[in-house]
Amino acid sequence: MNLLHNDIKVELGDIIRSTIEELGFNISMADIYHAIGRTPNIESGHFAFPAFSLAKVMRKGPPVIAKMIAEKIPENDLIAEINTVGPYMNFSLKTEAFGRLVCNPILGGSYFQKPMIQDSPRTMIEYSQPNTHKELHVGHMRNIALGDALIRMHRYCGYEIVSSTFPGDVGTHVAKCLWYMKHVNTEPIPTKGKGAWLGQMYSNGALLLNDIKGTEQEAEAREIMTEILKQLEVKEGEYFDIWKETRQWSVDLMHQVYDWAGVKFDVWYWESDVDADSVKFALEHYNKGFFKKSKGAVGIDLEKYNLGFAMVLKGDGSGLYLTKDLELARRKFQDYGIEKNIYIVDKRQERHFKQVFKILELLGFEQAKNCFHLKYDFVRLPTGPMSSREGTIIPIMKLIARMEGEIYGEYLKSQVDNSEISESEAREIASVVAKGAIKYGMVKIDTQKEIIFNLEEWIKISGNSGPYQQYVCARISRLLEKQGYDPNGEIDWSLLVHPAEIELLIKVSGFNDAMLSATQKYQPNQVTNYLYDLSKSLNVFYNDVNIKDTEDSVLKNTRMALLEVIWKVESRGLALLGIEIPKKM
RNA sequence: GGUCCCGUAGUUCAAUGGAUAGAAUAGGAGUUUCCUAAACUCUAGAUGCAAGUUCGAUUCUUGCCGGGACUACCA
Repeated sequence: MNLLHNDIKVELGDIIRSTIEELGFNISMADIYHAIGRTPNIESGHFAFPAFSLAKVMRKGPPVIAKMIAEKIPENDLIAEINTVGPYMNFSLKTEAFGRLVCNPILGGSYFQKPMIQDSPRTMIEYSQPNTHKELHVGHMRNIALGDALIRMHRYCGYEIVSSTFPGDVGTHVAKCLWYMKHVNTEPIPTKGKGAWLGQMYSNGALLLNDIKGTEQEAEAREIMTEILKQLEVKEGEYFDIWKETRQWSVDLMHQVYDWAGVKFDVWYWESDVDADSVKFALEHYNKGFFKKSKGAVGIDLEKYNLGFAMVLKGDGSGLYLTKDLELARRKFQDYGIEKNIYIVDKRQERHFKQVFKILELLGFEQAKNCFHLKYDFVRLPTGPMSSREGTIIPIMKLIARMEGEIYGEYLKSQVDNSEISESEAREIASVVAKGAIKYGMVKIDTQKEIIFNLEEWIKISGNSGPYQQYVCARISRLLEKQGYDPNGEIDWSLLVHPAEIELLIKVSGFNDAMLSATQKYQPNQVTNYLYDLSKSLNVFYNDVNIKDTEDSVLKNTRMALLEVIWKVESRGLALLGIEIPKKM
């Protein structure tokens, strides 16, 4: 349940509510709170309250009601002016109220601790399900950036979250890779970048298998692959030993990417670990009559839910992805006490998860109704879909290297040449900025829309981008440093009257609203939109208001305090997307 | 065929059912003796089509058109 956390709306709403009460009507505080919105522009006022919803209760036209209420509102500490336009009551607030209700709490830190929800279930968010023996590419990065951001956002809002990952370390892709590596490949194993090399082995193998379709060579390959899978199942033999060794190369690459991205999982589930138990689980329910035999396989007919036939055991008795996900869910619920379960997986798996959730429900798991598949669209290249099978991927580490190199060359090299910063400092900045550009780019687009990944465009980084926000913050830091901002100096918020300043105050007051809404709708792009909007306003302020030449020392200090407020909000917002801020750039 | 997702400026993206549909890029014109020009200002340009619900629809419903995903032994 959501709490009324925005103090401006609470105070304003209370004034409106008690005025309506004096007119003889009763409207709930929550209704009023949620109806308060922004005005179309700053000339009209700061916040707006439309009278539409009151029309039915008060039996008058919205414009009449708006006028009636506006005229009856008494003098108070919050409102400076009411400007009624048709059905809208537009309120302009006293600047010191922004200071009291928003700026001071932000500077003191209490604003970021505000409880926004209550009674939330213990929730697991599962994300990043990469396969070993394949290379991580920019498509995986969308998942990682989304998952990491959503977890940070949920925790900020007060949700209890357990994060988990579910890498695929068994399956035919492993067999293809190992077959190619041992029986076709002649290259020596490299000493560095083994994970990426292994991914190449997989690609080569998949491509070759496609080329030799129907030939004797394919039959031979299939035989070997069957043997590989058999050894993996019984966990012994030459191929099993190779699997153990090569699997680690991929795991090392995963860790390299996760470390770079700064993501941590509370729980690691492995497909190889749930595999055997998932088959046991399926057999158990087959014996109970829950699953039935059909065309040699075992599963359940979900046709009446329009979900087809859900297979849990193949003709040869082995399990499938679906089987593993059932066992995995059981573990989450029963071993971990998870009440709500969010899966961040691309949209291809929509039907798969509908089947999983339906089966869990039919098995009697209460938590099934709290399972949610957050589906997202793919990352596509301008030339078409990305596929490691077809070798048309852009590996994450390659993107990172290109991005860092570009940022260094374009913006930082000259500073190094002029000895303004050291080479190592510049490399560090390039790394932080590249990370910001990549993560921001991945979450700024609506999850339901595909991302067209154009490497050249991404490297350019201008406009609505991570580096834009980082730049704004870095510039604030340097300004405060150069102008000697004193956090303990005198502040008088009422001195802020410039439209650019008011605009910032209004926007900054909506941070928690934006964060809560973005979290509950699983839309991190709402956060990027909010931050971008705030940054644009800040750049307007920066260009219109010169702090260095501000003569009044209290005003100068107050303006710097406002910048400090913006910096805190921007940096918090970026941090919740997993993005850091360089001190300089 | 069935189910689901997406159609907004040339392009890439925004818009709790609400006031004049916002940006960025590309195009045109400007801003630096001044705290970081990775910036700012001005200019031009868009809701696939057709009904319906509503005081009010880019948003909700239905149909059509266009694109994508899924639809039993891969994950």
